[in-house]
Amino acid sequence: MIQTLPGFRDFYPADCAARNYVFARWREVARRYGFAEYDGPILESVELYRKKSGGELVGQLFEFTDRGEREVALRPELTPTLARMIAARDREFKKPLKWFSIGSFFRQERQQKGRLREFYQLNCDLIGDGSPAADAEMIALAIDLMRACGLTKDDFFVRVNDRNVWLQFLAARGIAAERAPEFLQIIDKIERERPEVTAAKLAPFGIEPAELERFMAQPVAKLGGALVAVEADLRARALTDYVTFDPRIVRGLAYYTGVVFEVFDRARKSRALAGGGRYDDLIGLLSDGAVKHPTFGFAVGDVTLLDLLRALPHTAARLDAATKAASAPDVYVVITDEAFRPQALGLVSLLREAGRRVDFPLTAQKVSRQFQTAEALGAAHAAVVGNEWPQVKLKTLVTREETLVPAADLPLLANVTGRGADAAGPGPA
RNA sequence: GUGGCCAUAGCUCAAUGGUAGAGUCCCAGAUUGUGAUUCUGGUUGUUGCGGGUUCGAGUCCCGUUGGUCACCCCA
Repeated sequence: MIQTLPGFRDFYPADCAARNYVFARWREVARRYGFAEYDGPILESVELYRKKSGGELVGQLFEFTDRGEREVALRPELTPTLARMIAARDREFKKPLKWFSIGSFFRQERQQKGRLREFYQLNCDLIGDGSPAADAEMIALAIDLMRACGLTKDDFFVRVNDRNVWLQFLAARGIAAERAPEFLQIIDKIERERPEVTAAKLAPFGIEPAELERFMAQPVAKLGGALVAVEADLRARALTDYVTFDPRIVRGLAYYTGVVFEVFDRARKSRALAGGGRYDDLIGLLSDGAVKHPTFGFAVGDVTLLDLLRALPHTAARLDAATKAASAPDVYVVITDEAFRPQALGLVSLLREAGRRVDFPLTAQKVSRQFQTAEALGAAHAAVVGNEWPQVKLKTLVTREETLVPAADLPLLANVTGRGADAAGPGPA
């Protein structure tokens, strides 16, 4: 049997339902924040990704030459596509723009916990506003995305920093701005690296580890940058329980220019659940200077998030319920006597026309088996069609209550649905 | 890209180098108009794939594919 390619997944119905549950929460919250959905092509010219820093990213592309001799690649991220779209039709859109997208992305690297070769991401970008208010709006959005999946402040938290904090730190010590990227790499790795290695890397900068520790231990007011304003904003939204200001968060990439953040699970069992930050120069860079907009963007991945939702009992229960409800019929039509199959089919059609989810046995089956099937499918009701026709026995499977109703009335009964408010899914925690 | 561990029925797992098994699931019946439990019977495998050692390999060796975890990297 041919297996799936490494790092790629089959989505069986239960997996698809779980994925759709997360996507539905993402869409719902993004729209609540006034974001509009967009998308781009999955296949792009390799050139689009070479423009941006290159290096590791280009090395991990799924790339090939198409029949038109074009060098193409499956998209590893969305930002370059977004930048092109903005640059191409910039004047059409009133700023600031709030755009989001949900789609799959591809990176050819060894898979490990929380990281596959094909994965889904929600990308949210706020384009054309460089204020701390925009930073805070995006962080608040990230928090609400997590909360909508049932996660609480005991399950996750957001670590926030402003890269400018470090630029000021370096400037105050007379260190040239050109050396900032190298320095930020050291900070980025500080949690994973042995202290003596970090100390050795800091030596060329003339910075003692103790000095660094003292600096990072300062309160937000002393750290400076946009952090004070961001904190005040989040406080007004009553979100500070979710946020930790932490200078160690700088994000690996070179293009971030201001506030950055990462979302982690409290137990710290997994890699970041989401991450992003301000990149005020990138759209200009990618559009060859044609368009310049201060922008704040972040992404949430499906792999790590679903791992966490499945690992925590209270979110796993929600996910499970949503997964079951996704395909559960409102009514399972039980046919006790094949002589009434035509009537049963008529009833099935009427119920479906009324918008109900309806299933029934395609071939003759024992009644006990039909009820088992109804149960297994998670049906809310069974409608028993037999010699009481033109009446049917409507049974609520959970309570086992039965009532005799005229078949013609069945599609009109508003309560013949097991889903209730499911269409919108569970609300925020 | 580097390294560790793993791969046996649909699923979870057994099997001193010596006849491939159990539980579960599924199917049928006990029960010809009602879901649970119980009981009875039944289906299910090129032991991931390819070589090698051996009288004999699920088991030992080599390779390979996939899974998993860590490193690298993290858009």
